Amino acid sequence: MSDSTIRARFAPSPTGHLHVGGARSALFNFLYCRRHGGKFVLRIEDTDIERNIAGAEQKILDDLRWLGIDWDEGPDVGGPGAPYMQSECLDQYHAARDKLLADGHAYYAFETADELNAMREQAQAESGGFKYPRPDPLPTAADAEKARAEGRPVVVRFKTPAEDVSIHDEILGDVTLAAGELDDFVIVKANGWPTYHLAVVVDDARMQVSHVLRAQEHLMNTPKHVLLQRALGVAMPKYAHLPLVFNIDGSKMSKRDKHKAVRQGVKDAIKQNTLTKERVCEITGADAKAVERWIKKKADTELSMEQVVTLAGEIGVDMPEIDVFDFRRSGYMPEALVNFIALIGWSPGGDREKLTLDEMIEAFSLERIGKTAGRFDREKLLAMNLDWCSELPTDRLLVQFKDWAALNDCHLGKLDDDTLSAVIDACRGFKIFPDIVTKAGILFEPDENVVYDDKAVKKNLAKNDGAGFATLEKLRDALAGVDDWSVDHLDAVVKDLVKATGSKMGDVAQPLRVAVAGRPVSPGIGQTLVFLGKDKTLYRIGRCLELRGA
RNA sequence: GACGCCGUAGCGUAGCGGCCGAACGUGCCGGGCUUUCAUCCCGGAGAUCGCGGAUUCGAAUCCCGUCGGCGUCACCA
Repeated sequence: MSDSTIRARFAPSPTGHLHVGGARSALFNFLYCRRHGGKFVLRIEDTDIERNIAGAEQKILDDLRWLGIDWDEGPDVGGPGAPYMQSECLDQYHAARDKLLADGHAYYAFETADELNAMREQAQAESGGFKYPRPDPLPTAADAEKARAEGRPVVVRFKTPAEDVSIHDEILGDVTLAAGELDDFVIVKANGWPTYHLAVVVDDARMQVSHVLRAQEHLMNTPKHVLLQRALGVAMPKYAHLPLVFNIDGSKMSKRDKHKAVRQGVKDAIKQNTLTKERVCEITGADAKAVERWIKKKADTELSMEQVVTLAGEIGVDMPEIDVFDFRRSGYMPEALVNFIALIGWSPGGDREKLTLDEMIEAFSLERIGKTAGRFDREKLLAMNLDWCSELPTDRLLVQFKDWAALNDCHLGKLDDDTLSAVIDACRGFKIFPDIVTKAGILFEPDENVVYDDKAVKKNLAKNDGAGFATLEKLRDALAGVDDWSVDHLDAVVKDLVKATGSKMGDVAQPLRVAVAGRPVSPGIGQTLVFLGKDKTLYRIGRCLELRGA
């Protein structure tokens, strides 16, 4: 059941980390190839030299690998379709351009951006849609030369034929774009670089891409690509446009959501006088004008993503996870994230939901991809992550927890593997990794970091004339004599005291828990004490007992 | 505005002409287990399958219309 002629690709632009939407596109291409024994190709679309971000390519590769997605050909592994970086293919795009020009399928144009905008506005006011008016006669190479000499921008436009374009989409069915809907779009920019359309067609042909699975936002680009393929005389791959992915409120899931969240946080903080605009400038290193514009207007570009991230950290605002890396840093398991992402727009059928990557490969088919736009439900993801975390073996969790701890500078990451494994197991039932820190983190911090929660002290220790404190004293005496500092034995010690005093487990365990953790939450009491060790346990109890007078 | 896509409980999906008086998961509400939190277990509410019409003995499922949502209309990809 393998078809070696199947070749699909994922072609991200190096503008930052991998967006979850992009991750899903990558995943579907990957699944399709693996299912049918095809080749999965990774290509970096870096033709927009202005927007390329240094290091982004590596980030995307890392994000994909973290998810468990690998590829047969790509910029890092090479392959017969090389190069896999569009920036290394300039001569091929130029060859395509020259062929198109020579065959009368393309022509030069010289308008400036301002002129084009003016034409658009006018068209908007008069009739509605703007279509680039094809000049007659078409400019010649000599005209282009002259324009260049005059300092005008020279682009190459495709001479879109006046014919209906029908494509058969593997998901959507037949989609037809009527003749005249498309205008003569730019295929080579003034700086000599190809636009996305030309580059995609040239590269897909060279790499012999047989299937293009991409998000539906590209649907209207496809006729352009098909026309270009015909003009160039290259094969047309099969297309499958994936349903879009939205936020739970129906808005588009974009990096702007991060700006939005932080902007709101900044506004609130300023209103509450806990932050000033000057301080924002300090934190971000941006000038006052930029900050002002960023806050007031929707000019996200005034601040870079790095600046926004620092700002969020500084003022304590949570940003929504948008990129795969955001989820990694937030403490999700890759197994859960890929599983969740796969189910947006695809289903294995029946009531099956939880699948490993291998099971997804086994079950994957284009027919089972839906047409309905999906929503990214974070609560469902959370539940799914919990599910995966409760079933995955500890050693697997350990690897990812250490990764997460390193990214977050978490002190638990410094524990030895055995201890950390025990901590993870003691906290089973957690949704995401930070929950582990919430529950057990304090046990591995310096004793001085223990802050006693007023409510907990009142409820578990001070109430009833300090009944809890009294119990605590007995506990201290009992524990001081314990030699076998093990979970079982310590649990027994606590239970014995419960029996001896005729009280309930909560009357004994809770005061102890609050004494050593400062809060009424920790792993099982025996386990909690083992993590702490005898000395620290007794020390913390003593320290807590000092609260009695206060 | 033009063109295109979509429309099943809050959300994600299953079902794709009779098994549907619509299923599963999540979320919500209630109960139980438990030394805490979380987990776990049990129960419940929640959908006239966007709306209208047509075809049919029979429609969530096929057809037409309508409304709504979204996407694309860049020298970004």
